[in-house]
Amino acid sequence: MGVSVLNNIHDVANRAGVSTMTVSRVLNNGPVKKETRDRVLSAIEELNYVPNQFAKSMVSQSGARILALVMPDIINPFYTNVARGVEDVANKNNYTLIICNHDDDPLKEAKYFKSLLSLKVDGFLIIPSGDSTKKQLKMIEGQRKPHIMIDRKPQNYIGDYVGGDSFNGAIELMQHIISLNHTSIGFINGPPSISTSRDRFEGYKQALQLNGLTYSNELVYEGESFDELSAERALEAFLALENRPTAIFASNNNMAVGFIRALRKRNMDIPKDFAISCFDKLETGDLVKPTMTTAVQPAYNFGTIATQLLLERIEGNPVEKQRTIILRPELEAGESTLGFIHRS
Amino acid sequence: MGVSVLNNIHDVANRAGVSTMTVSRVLNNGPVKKETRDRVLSAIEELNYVPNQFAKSMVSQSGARILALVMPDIINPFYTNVARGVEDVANKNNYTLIICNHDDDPLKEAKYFKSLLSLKVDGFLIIPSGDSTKKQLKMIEGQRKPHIMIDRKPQNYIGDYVGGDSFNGAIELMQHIISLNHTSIGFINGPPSISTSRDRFEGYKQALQLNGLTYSNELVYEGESFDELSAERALEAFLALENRPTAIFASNNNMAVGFIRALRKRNMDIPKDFAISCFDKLETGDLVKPTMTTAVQPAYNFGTIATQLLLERIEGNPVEKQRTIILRPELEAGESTLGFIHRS
DNA sequence: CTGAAAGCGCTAACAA
DNA sequence: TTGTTAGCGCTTTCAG
Repeated sequence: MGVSVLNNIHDVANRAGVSTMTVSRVLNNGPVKKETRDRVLSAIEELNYVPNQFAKSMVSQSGARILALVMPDIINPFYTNVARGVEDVANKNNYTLIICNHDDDPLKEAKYFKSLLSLKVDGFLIIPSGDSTKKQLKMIEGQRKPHIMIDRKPQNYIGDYVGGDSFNGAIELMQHIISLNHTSIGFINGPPSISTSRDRFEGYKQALQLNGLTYSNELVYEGESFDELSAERALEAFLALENRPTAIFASNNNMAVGFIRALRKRNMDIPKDFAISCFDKLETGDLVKPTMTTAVQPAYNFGTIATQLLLERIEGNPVEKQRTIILRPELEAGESTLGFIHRS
Repeated sequence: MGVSVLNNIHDVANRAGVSTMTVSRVLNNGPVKKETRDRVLSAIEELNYVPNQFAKSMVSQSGARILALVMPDIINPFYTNVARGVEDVANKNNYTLIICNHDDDPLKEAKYFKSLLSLKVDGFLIIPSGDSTKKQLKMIEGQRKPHIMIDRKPQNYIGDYVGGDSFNGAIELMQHIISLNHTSIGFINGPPSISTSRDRFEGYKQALQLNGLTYSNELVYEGESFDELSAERALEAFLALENRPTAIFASNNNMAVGFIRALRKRNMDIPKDFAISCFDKLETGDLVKPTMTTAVQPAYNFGTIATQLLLERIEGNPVEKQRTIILRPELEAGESTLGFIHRS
């Protein structure tokens, strides 16, 4: 049964009594006499031979069909869905996927870029840690490696991008809240170095203006990252105000969850004490009580579309210089903003 | 600035006026005169040179420091947490992680095994699709590739394994339900080709016996997979019974979610119509109403521990023939099983 | 249809 | 401290 350990094309050639070239041809469906091919196939079988993809790609100067997805954190269901979209399209096209979590840490991100470049991946899908990623991208661009940004877009980035319409999504969410007669709306945001933070903030301000509401600095809390802790701090800040906001717009799902958990600790109620809404679905959000008013982004499609665009570049099809795909979020009204407040 | 595209060790050597070996030594912290080293370093910088990891690992017969995680579906938060545990330990040890979703499809799994073998990954972490994975493992074993099973364990599998105590976890969950005076308990299970299904089923039966309750076939629904659809079918089956169960033990989180969603469609209530409990946390489960009674497994630790064990094998430390780590789940009682039923 | 020689980018082993 | 040679596993190119 010859289950030996490391077999190479030579071993197969020897066993089949042919040259390595003939084996190579069998492997790549080249022209080989049926009889010879069968002999080679048997040898492959008997030796448990698996060709070395890298030796192949090295000599043929082709990629090893590996894609890299560098993103904040696979735990967040929003990113998980992006990842699944990427994987599905990658797999369908016979690419393998490497997933890296940078946790919004630019250093970790940079380290990954470097080792992925060393691994000669065929292309990069990136949810960047922030604007500083632009500098790190030079590494990738210097190697002429196809790449695409997802969800977030570093300032002045030029290149392919797939993301959501944070500006208009924020406005819609705000319009919904305002239509319920809230006039004092707190905004819990991520760091301004991330494009989605900036865009949602602009949407927030724009919505206030459109509705003749005055903007107040103390109603905006800027977290150090898109996390639960920031949301808890935001709550503390809001509770310390003379005039608390009656409704909250949280910049993402994590922050909304953090806010709710912080409220619970204080035995406070949604939407009585605070109405709340956010970007991006909670996992099994329909089972959460109260259900959350959300700007739902098509995360899975972010992944599939981005991967398709990336593959077009990798496969060298002539495509425009840069492509930007913006998908609109969908407003899902939930119980977390239910009920009216009557203007006094 | 010489941002040319593909630079190799030769280009660097030429630019620095040294041989490729000197460059190689600089790259690997070998003995090089400081002055020479600096020249090489400059050349590397100027040429934007990134060494080719595969060429290196090919010639030095060492791995490229890549781990493969083959698992059912990254969308399920249980597996997501496993994946995150794996990634963290991999990263800490300078390994890169390839993630593949097999969706409980043995064919997809086999295809992945093959291409990962071709990619010469250093080791495999596997949440197998079922018992049939044992056959496919031969491929991996034939290449003497280190590997470890997580969560599930194919029948008669011999080798490293990290998982939960499904049998005792099921008993604990059942004891909890029975202590609330439920005597008719429905069990929604996954396919028997998966070890966790079998173990939980055994626990279910054992708990009945321990409490003098009779086992009834019609109270057990065996899904084709651990999914929501199966749970909905289970509900239909239970509703058709003359004597419905009053409590449900769902074999995993997906199924519990599916069951709840199916109940909601029918305007039925938890725990009034059915008390329910399951294995594995729901994401943001604390926000779900009613909160779910759960046998919580330390998914993240499954990942970290398995990866540590795998790395020991890869790095060739002498370890025992096989190691099995069983982590006990923790019972978290929730509102989904709240309230007593008085025996009539 | 099949094979021999050369070389992808890199490092082991040796030599100087 | 540095360089030379050979070769990892494979495919390209060219020859038969």
